[in-house]
Amino acid sequence: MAAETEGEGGTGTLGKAMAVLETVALADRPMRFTDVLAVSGQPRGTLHRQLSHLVQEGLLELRPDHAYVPGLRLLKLASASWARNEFRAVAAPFLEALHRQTGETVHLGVLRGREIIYLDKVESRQAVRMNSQIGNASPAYCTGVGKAALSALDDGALETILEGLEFRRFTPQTITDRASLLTELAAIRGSGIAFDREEHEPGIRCVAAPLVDAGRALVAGVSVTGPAYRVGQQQLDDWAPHVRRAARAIMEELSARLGPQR
Amino acid sequence: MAAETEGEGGTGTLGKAMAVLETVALADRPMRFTDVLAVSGQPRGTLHRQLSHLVQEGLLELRPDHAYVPGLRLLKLASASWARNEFRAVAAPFLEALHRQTGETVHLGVLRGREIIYLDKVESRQAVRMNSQIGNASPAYCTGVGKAALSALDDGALETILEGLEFRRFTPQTITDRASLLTELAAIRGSGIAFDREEHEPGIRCVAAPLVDAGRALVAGVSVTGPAYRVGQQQLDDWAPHVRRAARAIMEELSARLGPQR
DNA sequence: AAGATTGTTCCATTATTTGGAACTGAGTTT
DNA sequence: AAACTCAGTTCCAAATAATGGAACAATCTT
Repeated sequence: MAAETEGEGGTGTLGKAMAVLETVALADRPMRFTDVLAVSGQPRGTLHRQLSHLVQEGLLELRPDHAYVPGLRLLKLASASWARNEFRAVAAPFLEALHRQTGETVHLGVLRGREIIYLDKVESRQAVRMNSQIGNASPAYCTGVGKAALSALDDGALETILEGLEFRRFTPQTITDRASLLTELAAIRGSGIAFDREEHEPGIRCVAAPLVDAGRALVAGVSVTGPAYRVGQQQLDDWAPHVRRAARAIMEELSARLGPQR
Repeated sequence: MAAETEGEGGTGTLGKAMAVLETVALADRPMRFTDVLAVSGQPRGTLHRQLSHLVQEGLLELRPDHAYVPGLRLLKLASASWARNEFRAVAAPFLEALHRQTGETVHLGVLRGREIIYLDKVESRQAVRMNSQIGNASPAYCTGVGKAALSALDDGALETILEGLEFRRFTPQTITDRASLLTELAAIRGSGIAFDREEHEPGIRCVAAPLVDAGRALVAGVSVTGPAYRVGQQQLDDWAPHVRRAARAIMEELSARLGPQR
């Protein structure tokens, strides 16, 4: 069996199973056996057993038409993850305050690798269905929260992320090269504020501030987002102090809560 | 290595990893290594590696104080699971209609083994934070949606669930023996409506109707829930037709959508 | 500072996974 | 209807990864 010459920390069987799970769960349509086979590159027998195991465990579901879809056990596990996340719980009231101050949608996102994972969202009209954003992952380099978070990393950690990062253009404004991103991050480091000027989704702008704990174990961001037709640069600038203040307040509360416990 | 004499379908390594993940993720407080060791019953070395792998995969997180907490990757996976669930998507508008008709909280839950997993929820005031219920799992035998779903099973499937089912008393009204549950299910089968009269949470009542597809591959329920001080038996009876109608409408829409596709 | 407890590493033994090939069954074409 | 394809499933010797006991290191406690 071909050995991975390029070796990082291997999680053996579990890692392979998770890779399969992720390709199926994050695809945007149901995949059939052959679809998975094509992308996974594994031998048929092996893949078949892996998928069977995932189905038996309830992580995937095999519909009668042989299509694999994400299973319900994922929901069950994630619900616990969300409910018990201390960071989210601490931040929640501040997010709501920020929402009341600005009247627009507020996001809380955490950096995981090269992605921002949205932990919470507060919005006025819940025209978009509840939950739509929570748990979603977006690339860090083209979102407000993401750039704010990146700006808080030390050089080593940032380098690790930049290395081999592939830029994808989502809109005409998306940053698509390393140099521009570094310049932008330097600016953000100076001001403590990151903007997303329709870089990820056309018509969507936002102001964000970074959230970092002392040991940089937690790197995250808060943002206020609004539609471009209603939110100009002036408006973003006006919101900036509020966002920065919310970020600072969350981190103070967090260290106050975590400090005394030990 | 001791072989499991009592053998069901084994998912090998993955199954063991998931068992560990679940004990940690579903615990109601962070567990340290020794806590997990005590419940898992596995040798130290083994458990340590399993936990390390789970952490490396982002399914668990190891905080600086050596406490394991559910990881963010779970959220990411679950968000996909939720967003892509076709059943949920089809049901959503009907749930909202039911909410408008009754003014109270509406739930959609799917049976998975002996548990109901809540797929969606529509409520007026979102005093309780968004998402609080989605993905949550409750025992089927003491919830409205759960009993409705159980009533739709055939004898074989029901027997499998009842076998070795442990009844836990949540309130004075909780059903705590097999015979009473069977009587109750027979009644539900007759009327097509299940009630939860404060059997799971004190002060909470609900009316539910079963949702089953032709092959019983999908067994679920819809419900309207309200606080006991405001919702009497009369009110539940009045809601029943609406709930039943919503259930029927969802299944019709679902078969209409799934039918033509193949 | 000694002792107890908790967390981490090591490595020969043992179980599980691997992957090629052979098999089944459904759907299509001649 | 028979021959052909293609998707999905099963099998088993060889290769790999998991196991678990024990030694080790780092913490707390007394």
